[in-house]
Amino acid sequence: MTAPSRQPTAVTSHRTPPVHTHPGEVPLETALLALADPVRQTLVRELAGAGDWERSCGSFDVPVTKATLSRHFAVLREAGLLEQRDAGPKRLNRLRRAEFDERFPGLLDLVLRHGG
Amino acid sequence: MTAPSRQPTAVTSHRTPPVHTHPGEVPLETALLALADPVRQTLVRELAGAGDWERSCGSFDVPVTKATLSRHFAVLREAGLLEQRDAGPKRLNRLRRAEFDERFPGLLDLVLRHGG
DNA sequence: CTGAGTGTACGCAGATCATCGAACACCCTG
DNA sequence: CAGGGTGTTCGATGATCTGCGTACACTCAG
Repeated sequence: MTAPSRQPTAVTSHRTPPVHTHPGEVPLETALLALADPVRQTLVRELAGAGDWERSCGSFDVPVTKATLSRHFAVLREAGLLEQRDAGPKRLNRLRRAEFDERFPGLLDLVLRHGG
Repeated sequence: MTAPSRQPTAVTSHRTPPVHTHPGEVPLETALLALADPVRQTLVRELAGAGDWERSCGSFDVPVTKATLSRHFAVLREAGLLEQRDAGPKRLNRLRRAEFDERFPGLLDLVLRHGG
């Protein structure tokens, strides 16, 4: 049967579920580097000001193209700061506040306070 | 003999007193970037484990040459983390713990705890 | 003065990072 | 199926950072 013939496209799709890293496994260096970038700081602050799963990736006001934005989200995921979930064509976001805070107490608050 | 004739050498000397930045004027981004580097983390931890003005620049156990080490110290100074004072041929160091802590509460402790 | 010890400045190589445009995959609606 | 909307990946570019060797300035001890 040759089967459903869903030819492997050799290209990772948008629908590949996002790869997450738990804050508990994140090195301090990774966390600091992730939070040092101004664009990512903005993302984190806007995330903190909204409820879980409220904001989609394209809903953030940052002066970069969507390609760059996508990279920033990946960095935040790898730093254990962000959780993402697919909802239709959109990808919804949640700040992993409690989990990250347990791992690096005070760090997230520091970023939220400065420049807020 | 016409004077000692100390010709201006046009090259900044070692003895130029170190340029310091007060923690109160340091942007969060600068602080995070300074503390993200593994070598600088080691320096900060060793500094924290010693008394003020106890350690000279060359007394740190890090796997870099002294030229690179000198650069790292400059970064720490610009981040408001380090104060330096000349004592004879040596340059003594002090971690600006209280001042930095007032500006970024908890950040330094985070670095000292992780990997200590 | 000479020499050893200490630390900085400069210039270069290599690595990493942020950014972009373009191409692509996916979802939903019509 | 066609098309608009959403988000990812790829490749290239420019900037920044770390690292090193070298040269140099300074201090102190002989």
